[in-house]
Amino acid sequence: MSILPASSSSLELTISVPGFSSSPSAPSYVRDLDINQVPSGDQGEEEWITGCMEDEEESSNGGPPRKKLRLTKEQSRLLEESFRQNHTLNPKQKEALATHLKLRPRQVEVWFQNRRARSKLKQTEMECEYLKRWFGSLTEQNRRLHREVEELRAMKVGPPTVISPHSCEPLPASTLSMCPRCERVTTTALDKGPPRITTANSTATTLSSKVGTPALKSRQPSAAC
DNA sequence: GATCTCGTTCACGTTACCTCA
DNA sequence: GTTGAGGTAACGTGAACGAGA
Repeated sequence: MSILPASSSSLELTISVPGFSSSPSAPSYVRDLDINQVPSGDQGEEEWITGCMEDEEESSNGGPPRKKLRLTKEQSRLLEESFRQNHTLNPKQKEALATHLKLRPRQVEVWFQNRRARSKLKQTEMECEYLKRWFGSLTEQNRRLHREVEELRAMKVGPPTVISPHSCEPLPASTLSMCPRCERVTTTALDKGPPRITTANSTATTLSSKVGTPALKSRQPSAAC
């Protein structure tokens, strides 16, 4: 089960930055930007923790504790937008995005790494939830079938022979299933196992619509009715 | 062509900081 | 004011990969 696009890194992400054109040789001044500087804009100043680059540089070798940056809403929005287009960034894209957001490329890289991790975590949680529901559905189905077996045994009828409404031929019992809604034996094939959750190359937003309740319902045996 | 080294990027797990109830 | 939980930026580490010697 693949979560991320197989060759997402090969895709090109175009971010239009007014007055900036990403060249193969990234500008060196990008690395000199203060990660805690207040971004130029009319919002988000309170979301930045005051600090300086020296603190962060020293924190990597046992210096003062690292300061934590809080991304502005606009930065988060643009990062999310980029993430929707591509889950990974090539160096050029990273540089351009970092310049546009007034962040360091390393910060953009870390954000994408964490975002991928969150996406995967959410995906795993949804899969877990779905499998739980699937297990419950199978348990209920199994219970009904056992009940039917008991009822048939109580009726002391012979081996279950059902005439197909289509061919008027006797059907083997192995092809029979029970509709959980109307509790009637149908000729629809039983569930052959947990359905695959096809969520590759999709964000957490789109996942919910794919694995959510409607998709689950569509896989219920009741569709045989 | 095979091997080694180096740099880069990634996933994964963890830590540290911040916010909020 | 204190505290614990949750969110998340940042870090450490090992694996994979490609480029160059």
